[in-house]
Amino acid sequence: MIRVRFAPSPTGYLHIGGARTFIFNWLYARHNGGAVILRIDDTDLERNTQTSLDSIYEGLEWLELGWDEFYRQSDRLDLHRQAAEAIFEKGLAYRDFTPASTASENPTAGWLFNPGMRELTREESDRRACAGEQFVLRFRVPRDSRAEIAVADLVYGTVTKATSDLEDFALLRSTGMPTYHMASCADDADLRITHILRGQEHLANTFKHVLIFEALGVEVPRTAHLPLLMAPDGAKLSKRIHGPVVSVTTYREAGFLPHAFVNFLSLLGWSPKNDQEKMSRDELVQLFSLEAIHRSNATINFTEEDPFDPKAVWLNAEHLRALDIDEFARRLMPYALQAGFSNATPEKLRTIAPLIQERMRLLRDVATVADFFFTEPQPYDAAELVPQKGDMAMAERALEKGREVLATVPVFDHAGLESALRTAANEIKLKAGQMFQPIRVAVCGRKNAPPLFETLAVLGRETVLARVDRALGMLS
RNA sequence: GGCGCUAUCGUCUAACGGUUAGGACGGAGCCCUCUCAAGGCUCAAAUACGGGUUCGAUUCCCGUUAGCGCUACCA
Repeated sequence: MIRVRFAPSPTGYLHIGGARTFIFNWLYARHNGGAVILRIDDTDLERNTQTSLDSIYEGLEWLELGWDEFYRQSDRLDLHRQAAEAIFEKGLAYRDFTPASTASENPTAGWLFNPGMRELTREESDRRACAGEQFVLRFRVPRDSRAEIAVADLVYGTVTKATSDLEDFALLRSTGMPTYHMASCADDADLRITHILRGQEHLANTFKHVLIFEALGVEVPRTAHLPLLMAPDGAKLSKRIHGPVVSVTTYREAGFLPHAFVNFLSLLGWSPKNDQEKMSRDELVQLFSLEAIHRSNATINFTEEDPFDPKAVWLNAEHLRALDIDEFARRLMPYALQAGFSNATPEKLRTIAPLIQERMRLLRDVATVADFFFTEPQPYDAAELVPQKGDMAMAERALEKGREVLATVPVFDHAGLESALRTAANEIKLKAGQMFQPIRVAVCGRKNAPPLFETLAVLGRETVLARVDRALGMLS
């Protein structure tokens, strides 16, 4: 049984790199019928925040992928300490009584261990510990018995590290709290994690982890490190320097469909190798494989003005169009309300939905694409009413004739409106487009709008006539 | 600095050692059309550099360069 875990630290909101790691884990588990474990790695008391935890939940839930088990490391500290203790008892770790160095004085290139501490006898070590002296527990890297540590990564292949380049890393801090390495490995072992999919920044840590797992006497989980997501400025994606543009909630608020977002992220560092771009969740699960994951970082395209990668937006538009119309209308609702269309109802959205579905890229576009269905048209210049190759007089003629037809057409629907309006255009010797444009602007407040007859039908005779009258008023 | 990883159009990516180096986004243009979209077609756009190995290298090897990561009692 394959068991994977996603283990974020609650030290900032969930960003797209974290989301992608989660997605890859989820995809791998689902592809193989395995389990997804969400584990909050919150052993860094100083940096943890509740808002961050909330943001991670919120972001993950929005993805609509789900997980099977949930843990918090802070609930499992005893386990971590016991594991560290066991390693110490085996003589594979030692107490280091050297006072913590101040962060600034850390230019110790090539530092491997603090002098004198590795060789402390057990008696001496116990004596000082009993006397209440503070210490950090360090792993005793086996530099004499072993030349190198090898990791057979599922993505990067076999990578090795000389033990002479590996420092005696900490297991327990002087506060007694486990370090990330200790907590992570103890939990992975206890939760019987079989595969670790995580960012490539951890590749170098894996050597330490292998040592810990071996010391614990458990099977070492297989690792698959994921190439990193980079910002356009070349830096690793960071919440701190790139801000909310990399936050998952930013995507949600803009109106990305969760599965479109998942689709986009899945294509960063992985590809199905068959030129397929738009994929449903099931297709992704079906196609996903570790072998197809790349080793080079992927740059995500965004700017401060436009936080979204154009491909993500395009993919979202594709998924939006593919949505069942009722589903589409339903997804629209919160964004319509957010746009201030307080008169938006599910029924009304359902009638508008077909008119705007292929004209939207993000759900929030409903605000700019469908405004005139809910409110009076945006103020526009009378000149806008002038049709192609026409003048004010033509606009007026078209509107007057149009008003007459709109007031009298027996059936106010697509078919009835189209034939009546086309006939009318003929009668006053206007091209169809010249007839339609002034009406469109009068009704929508702009030239760019959904097809005219459907729009009129949805708006209804009364509203349409009122708006045409207002336009007429502007011309006289 | 040390150690590790990586390198194909602007971006995401494809290519048993043999292809006119393919696709997608974005860009430009054309078509369709009541506007806008959507759709269709076309164009521009890449193998970082230098050495090998080979009949033949985007692909394998070495070096250079560049980028990234790790080098904490952060994760």
